Amino acid sequence: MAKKYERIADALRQSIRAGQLKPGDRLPAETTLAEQYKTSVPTMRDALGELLAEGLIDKRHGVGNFIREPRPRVERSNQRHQWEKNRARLLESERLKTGSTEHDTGLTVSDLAFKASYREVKADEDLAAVFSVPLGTRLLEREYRTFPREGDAPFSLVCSHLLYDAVSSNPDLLDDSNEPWPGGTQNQLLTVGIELDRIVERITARPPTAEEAEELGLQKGVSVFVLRKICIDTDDRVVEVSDVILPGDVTELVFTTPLDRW
Amino acid sequence: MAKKYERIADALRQSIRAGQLKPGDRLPAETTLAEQYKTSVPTMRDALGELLAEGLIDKRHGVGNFIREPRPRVERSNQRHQWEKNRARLLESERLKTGSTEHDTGLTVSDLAFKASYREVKADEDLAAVFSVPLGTRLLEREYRTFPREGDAPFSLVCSHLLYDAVSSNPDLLDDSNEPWPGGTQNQLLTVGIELDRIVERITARPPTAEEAEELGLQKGVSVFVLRKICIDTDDRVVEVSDVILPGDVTELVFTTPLDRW
DNA sequence: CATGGCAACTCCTAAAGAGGAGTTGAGGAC
DNA sequence: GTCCTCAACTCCTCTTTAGGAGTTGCCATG
Repeated sequence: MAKKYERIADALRQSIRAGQLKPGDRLPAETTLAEQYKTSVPTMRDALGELLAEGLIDKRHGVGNFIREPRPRVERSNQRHQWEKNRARLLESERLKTGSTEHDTGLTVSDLAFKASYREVKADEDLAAVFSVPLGTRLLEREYRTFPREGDAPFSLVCSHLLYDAVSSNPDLLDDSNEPWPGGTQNQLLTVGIELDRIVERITARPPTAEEAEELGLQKGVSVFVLRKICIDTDDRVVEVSDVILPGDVTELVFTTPLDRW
Repeated sequence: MAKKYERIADALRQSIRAGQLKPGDRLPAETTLAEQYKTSVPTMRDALGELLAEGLIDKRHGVGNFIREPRPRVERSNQRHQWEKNRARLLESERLKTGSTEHDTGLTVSDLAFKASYREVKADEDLAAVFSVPLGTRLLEREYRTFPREGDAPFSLVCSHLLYDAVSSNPDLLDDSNEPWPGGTQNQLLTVGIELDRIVERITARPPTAEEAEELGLQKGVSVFVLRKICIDTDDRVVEVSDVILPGDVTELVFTTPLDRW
């Protein structure tokens, strides 16, 4: 026999799909729902927990449970990388004409807001291995978030590392007051003589840490994408390693692989 | 104050990392653990639930809780697509020499086992839109799983759709007794005059359905990757749409984007 | 010796309830 | 009119308890 909380979750799902419960509606209180479904409150909460993990409802402490607006997924495409590279090759004046507010994380949204902080750190075992440099090598660490709108929860947490000595020749790059980098990361790397050849992205999924869940405003049971973006230049050196955390419930990653070249 | 079950989960995590609990070890019974950590059984179970979702422990009903072997992640790379295409262009005799047992899902494991079933279906709204064909168009549906070893739980559930009329000229392709397709999907598509130009993959994450969790042998709280692979031929037509379910706890997706071409 | 059954152990689902913490809105004080 | 307090309502964490279900191994029976 199916478990009781699963049957209740199914019933609720069906009510949502059938349109009896509309986005924005508040559900009855959990105690009331428990009575309606002839069950206990903890079991009712188990059922709601399923819908929560699926992103069908929002739970708001002290307020109630709400049918969630079917939030459109945010696309993150690797086509952006190519686009970014072409843009980086244009003159500054030409770039201004295109007037895009997008940047190099590949998210297709406008009006991105940033909060950045820069640090000089030493390569730990993990990073030293990826960069193929000795343990303790100086790195520039840039930490930032992207927001759909000012005041909203961020939809990405980014921690990027660059070889310190490779970028320090342009002092602008060491200053976190002018984030995002004008013209994008690729353009700024060009100013220190680095041209990218390819980008390798490794993607895994896991539950968020408590801090990540807090910062991204994630509901319980929702997992995150962990994306490690490795930028390799035309000399086959790793020049940037970015670790990106993306909320799993609203993110769609899109990769296009061309087959007739390389 | 941090929640009690989170503090207990942290303590256990630390014991695992410090090596006091080794892979394969059985934890004390939940009732015993609850006493040790001076808490109730449900709270103890909440703590274990965190470790479960993170893939640090295995719960086995009626047996106990075990520290999990750090299972290596299975890589799925888009480089495979290119490799597959080159291979498809070789003569049959040449291909036999390479002797690889890999196939076109891009998984880097040997000795893949299949269970396949073929069906003729009609395009629903979703598929009709992706293929850009009228609703109800005939499609060949191929459903299969890939296994690391015979007897193990599968690590992918695949449901592939092809335009029926495009492949029916080669009757071998309509027969599910010779899965996997010799030489890979791309090679078989060549036999009906289809050459691929590019592959678009759209990736999302969500909790598994009850059936998916069952089939993939997933522990509670682990999410799955949902990968839709869209193959587009040199005439810009969508010729194959595959929906792939991958376990989130052991899968790593790798995408390489070259920047100097296209 | 081989086999079947049973007991002991495990985790799993479910219930009822107490106290805490966040939110909201009504109503009183100023 | 404005502000503050407080009560009522919400969900959250944790406890205690009960019975069900899966697994294993001992042991009696044949």
